[in-house]
Amino acid sequence: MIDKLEMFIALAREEHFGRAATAQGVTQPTLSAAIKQLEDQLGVMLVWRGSRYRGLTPEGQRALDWARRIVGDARSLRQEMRAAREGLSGDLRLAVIPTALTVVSDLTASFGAAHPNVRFSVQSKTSVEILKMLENLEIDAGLTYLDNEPLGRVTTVPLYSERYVLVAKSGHPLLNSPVRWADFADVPLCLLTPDMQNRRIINQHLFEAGVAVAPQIEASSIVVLVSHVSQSNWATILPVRAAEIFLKGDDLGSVPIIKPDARHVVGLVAPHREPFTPVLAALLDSAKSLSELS
Amino acid sequence: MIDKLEMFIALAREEHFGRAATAQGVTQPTLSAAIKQLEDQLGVMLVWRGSRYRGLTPEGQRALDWARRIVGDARSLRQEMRAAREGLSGDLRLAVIPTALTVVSDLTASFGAAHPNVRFSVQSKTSVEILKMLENLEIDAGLTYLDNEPLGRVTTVPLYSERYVLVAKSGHPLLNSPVRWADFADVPLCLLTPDMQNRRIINQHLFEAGVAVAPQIEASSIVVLVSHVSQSNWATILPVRAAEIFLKGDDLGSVPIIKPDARHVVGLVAPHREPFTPVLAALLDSAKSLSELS
DNA sequence: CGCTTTGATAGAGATATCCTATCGAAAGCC
DNA sequence: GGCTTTCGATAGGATATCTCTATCAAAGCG
Repeated sequence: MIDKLEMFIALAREEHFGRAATAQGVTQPTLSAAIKQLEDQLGVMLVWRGSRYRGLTPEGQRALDWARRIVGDARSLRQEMRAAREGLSGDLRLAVIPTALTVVSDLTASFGAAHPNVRFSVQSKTSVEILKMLENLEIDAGLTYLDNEPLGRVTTVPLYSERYVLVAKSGHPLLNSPVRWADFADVPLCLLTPDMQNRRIINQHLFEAGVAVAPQIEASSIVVLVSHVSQSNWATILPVRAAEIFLKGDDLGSVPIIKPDARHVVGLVAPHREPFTPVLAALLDSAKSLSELS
Repeated sequence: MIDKLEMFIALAREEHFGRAATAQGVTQPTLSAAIKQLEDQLGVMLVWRGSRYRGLTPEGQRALDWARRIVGDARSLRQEMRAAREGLSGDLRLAVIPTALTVVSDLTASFGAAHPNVRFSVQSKTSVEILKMLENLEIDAGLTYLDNEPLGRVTTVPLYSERYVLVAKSGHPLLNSPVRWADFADVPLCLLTPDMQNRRIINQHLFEAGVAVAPQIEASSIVVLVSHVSQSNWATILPVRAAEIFLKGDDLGSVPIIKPDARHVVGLVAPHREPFTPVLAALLDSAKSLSELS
C-alpha cells in the first residue's frame, strides 16, 4: 500500500507514467498497475485516463494530500528507528535559495560537529521550488524567505535578516557612500532571474523608489552576476551574506543600500510533522541556536 | 507495510500474540511473522521477546505512535474516498459514558436525517476506556467529560453541561425540596462503580460537603441503579439528561441537588487528524449545531 | 513433575509482484 | 494525409511474499 502511494506521489510530481516509474526504480507497467490497484482499492478514479497523463481527478488531489502525509510519516518512522539504532545518521537533503547558499556552511558546521554521521546534500533552488519539493518529500528541509510569500503547512526557524548592498568593481562611482534605491535609475545592473524571490524583492524596492528595472544581464546564479561585475562596469544588488564571500580581495567593493534599509527574514523551513524525527529535530535545534533573531 | 503496522497496533493493544492475531483475522504465526518482519525492516527490536509477551521496547513505544498515525491516516484516506464515491456512508463507531447515553439519540437524529447512509455503532464505556479506544483507532469518536481529566491529542466539541438530581421513589422524604450535597450523610444510595468518572465527580462533591460515601449498591449501568431505586427505598444521583428518561411515569421523582449547583461539561471527542474525514467533519458539525454551549 | 499457555518454526499452497515484450491510440511532423 | 513517435495499457511468465496447518520448545503453575 505504502509503495503504491509512493508511486502515486511520484506520478503526480512527474506528471508522466514513464518518468515516475524511472524515479521509483520500477518499470512503467509496474507503475501503471500500481495506480490501477490503488484506484481499485479506493474505489475511485485518481488520474484522468487517456492516451497520456491528463492530471489528477479531484479525488486524486485529495488522495494526494493523504498519500504525502502517510508516506512522510512512514519515512519518519523508519528514520527515527534508524536513529535509535545507530545514533543520528543518514542524509539530510536541503534545498536553498541562491542568496542563502553561504549560510549553509554555518548550519552544517554547527550541526556536523555534534552529529558527524549525518551527511548533507544541498541543492540551489528557487523558493517556490523549495516549497514544492518539501511537499513532495524530495527534501527534508529548505532555506528560504520566511516573510514574503505564503509558505503553507511548515515549521519555520528564522535565521537572519537580509540586508542589501550594491556590489561593483572598485572605483565604481556609486561605491563612495551609501546608495539609495532611487539612485539606480541609470545604473547598468545584472540581477537574478525573475523566478527568484530575491529578484522579486529587489524589483519591489526599485519600483517603490520609482526606478524602472531593465537589467542587461539576468542569471540564476550569483557567481554569474559577480563574475560579470568583476570583469566589467556592471553593478549588482546582493544580500550582505551572499556578497561577503566575494569581497575578500580588493577588486570589488560594496556599499549598503538605504532608503529604505530593506530587511527580509531568511530561515529554515521543514514539513510540520509532529513529532519531528530526531535528525530533523536536531537540525531545527542547530538552526535555533544559530539564529541571529529572537 | 500498513497491514503489519495494524498488527503491531493490535499486539500493543491486546498484549498477547494470539488474541491480537484473532483480532486481526489472521493466525498467530502470521502475526508473529509480521512483527518479526517489521522489526527486520526497521532494524530495531519492538517487543521484548521471551516465551511470552513482555511489553514494548522504548523504540516499540515510539514506533507505536507513528504506526497509529499512519494507520489512522490510511483509514481516513479510504473513508474519504468512499465518501467521494457514494456520498457520506459507512460506519461511525462511538463509545459513550453511561450518563450520556441518552444524548446519543439527539446526535444520531440530527445527523441521521442529513446522512441516512451512515450507520452508528454505540457502546457504553468509561471515560478512560473511551480515550484509549480513540488512541487505538477502535472507535471514531466518543462522548465523555471534557473538563475533568486530561484528554490528550483530540478535538472536542462541548455539547451540554451536566446538572445533577436526586432520583428516588415518589414519596421519598428528600424529594420535597432541592437537596444539598451535605444532606446525603445517611441516605442509602446506589451509585455507579468508581471506575466511572461520573462516580468520581459525585464522590468529589460529597467529599467536599463532608459526606462519607458508602453506597450499598454499585453498578456500571444506570438501568441497574434506577431499577433498584424504583423497587426499594434507595436513592441515586444522576445527571438530569440521564435521569429524564426514567421520570416519564409517576413512580419516580427527582429534585435538583444544590450547594453547589455542580456543572460538568460533556461533549464529543475525536482524534485530531487534519483534515477530518467527511463523515467525521459532518459529525462534528452536527454536534456543534446541537451544542447548548457556546 | 506433569499440564497448560505462549510464542517460534517448518513447509506447502495460494497470492501478489514485477519484469519483458507487445499492442493500440493519440499527438506531432513533414 | 500518411508516417513516425510518444505514451500508457495489456499479456504472460518468473519470482517473491504471504498465510495457512502442524508442530515444537520454553516458561508458568499446581
